[in-house]
Amino acid sequence: MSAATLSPPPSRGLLPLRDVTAAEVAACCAPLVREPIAADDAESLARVLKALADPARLRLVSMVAAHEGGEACVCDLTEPLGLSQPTVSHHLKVLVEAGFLTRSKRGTWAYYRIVPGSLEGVAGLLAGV
Amino acid sequence: MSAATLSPPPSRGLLPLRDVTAAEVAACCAPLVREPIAADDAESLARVLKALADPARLRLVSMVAAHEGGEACVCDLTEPLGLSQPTVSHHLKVLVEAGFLTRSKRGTWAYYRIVPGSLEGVAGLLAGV
DNA sequence: CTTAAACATCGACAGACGTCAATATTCATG
DNA sequence: CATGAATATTGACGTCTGTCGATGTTTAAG
Repeated sequence: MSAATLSPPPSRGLLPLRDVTAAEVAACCAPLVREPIAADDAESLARVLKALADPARLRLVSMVAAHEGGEACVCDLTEPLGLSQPTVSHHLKVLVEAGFLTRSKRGTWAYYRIVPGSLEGVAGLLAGV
Repeated sequence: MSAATLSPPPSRGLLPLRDVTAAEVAACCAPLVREPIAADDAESLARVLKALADPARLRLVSMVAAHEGGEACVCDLTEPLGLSQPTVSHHLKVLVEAGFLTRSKRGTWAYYRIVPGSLEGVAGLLAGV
């Protein structure tokens, strides 16, 4: 593909072609209760919150964070969660794309870790810093 | 139905027949990242987060909180939100049932207010107190 | 009692979401 | 290269969700 015709300078890191991550959304706007949040910011924050607003994904975040070494592979999570392997992989992907987890592959295993500060960032937005 | 065979003492105010509110869920469990969250707690927290994880509802919470006097009626919210009156009423109901807003009717108007501490409570759960 | 205003509820519909089985991909090992 | 293991992707299915128009409910004012 041509590098010249594609890739216009993405506006500024906010609202690029990719979805906004948990870290980015945390440094975007005034606290929720001070002034009405902008429609665009509401959309971004909602997308990030949606990634967390699922029982399976909350448990995954918690299990990864609480796992020894601060990381866990899919094989560690499937059985205690009680969901199929494809479903667990799907949820992990959602959490990675939202910016809450990172994925690093070593051998055949994929290890997931919490992105430091991602939960705190979203929490700070809700609580009004 | 027999009262003896059915209705064992409901565990303790958590997971009653009604859904758990934002205030209740904040005093339920250890921080998300210390130990794996229980399945029931994950379900409750997800329900509360789901109520916030929508652009229109985030804007409603923000608009109500930022409105003069800390309260707003449906008529204040419909036009700036750009959604129909039934849709706004629906979203407000979701937020009330989740424990983020209260509703008080005066005359023909219904005034909505933020439940103090509700946002902070959920935020505290995410950030690990 | 009628009317009008503010809000809630209902019914319907399109789109998003969570889940799984089946299959594809990637990688270490023999 | 062939095999097996760990994970990702695909396709399908039922359910949930956001939205609206139409209608119901409640209250204040003539």
